Amino acid sequence: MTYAKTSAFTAEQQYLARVAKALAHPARVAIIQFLASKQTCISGDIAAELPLSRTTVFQHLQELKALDLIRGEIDGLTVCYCLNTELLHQVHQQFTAFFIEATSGAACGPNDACAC
Amino acid sequence: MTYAKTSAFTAEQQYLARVAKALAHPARVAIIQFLASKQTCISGDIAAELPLSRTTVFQHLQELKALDLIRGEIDGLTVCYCLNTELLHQVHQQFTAFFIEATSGAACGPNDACAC
DNA sequence: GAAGTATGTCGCAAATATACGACATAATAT
DNA sequence: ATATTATGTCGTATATTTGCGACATACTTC
Repeated sequence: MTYAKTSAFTAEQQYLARVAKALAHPARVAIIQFLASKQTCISGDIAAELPLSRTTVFQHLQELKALDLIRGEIDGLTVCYCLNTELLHQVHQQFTAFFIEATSGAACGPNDACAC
Repeated sequence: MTYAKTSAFTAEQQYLARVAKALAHPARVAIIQFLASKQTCISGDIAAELPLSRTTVFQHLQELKALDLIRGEIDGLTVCYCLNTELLHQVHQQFTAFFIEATSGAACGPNDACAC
């Protein structure tokens, strides 16, 4: 058995993993759902909704912003955090393509050596 | 501003985050795609496809198995790793519901105080 | 049973993520 | 100007993830 190691990870695999990582914490999932339910938000309000300190929530917001999944604009004393719905839609399509690829592929069948 | 902190994270938020974490590494994305392209697989072969050691690949496989996204059965000298297509399909639906919630929700519009 | 081959486990090192208090900055209002 | 309120940054402690070498186990074959 030769060790080919021909392929590193593709850009698609890396991007999908990056987005998945952004969703890999319940606080960030909750933040996105919270933003989806509001129009104008400020970081402090979000922290009030979560069992986390304001600093930690801010950190999670930064992670989502780093991927451009959400956007924030300083507006005087408050900041408007909004969802980037266009990007979220694109990401949704990428996830769908991945899951379709994963689920449509033939699993082990009765004709195979194994039977899982 | 009162600190309500009424809601912790829901079970749905936690499960979504857990699955997202499972996909939050390009190696695990690649493993799922690789399994989707084959019927019968052994851990050694998977390691040969990735720029990682066999031990590390095994570790990633264990993480995917912990969530039951993949299954493995010892069959003599080799192990058959297979995708759990039913669960992957369910997970796909959950992700879709999340993304639809996130994208259909109204973003900041021209009538709002902010303009992002 | 000894050799070969393949998967599974352990322990450790390095990197990253998580969480938060304390402090900095900026704008408004009095 | 200064008090208030709100967001942003820093440093740090802890936990988790990632990666791998070395060793253990199990089955086949000779």
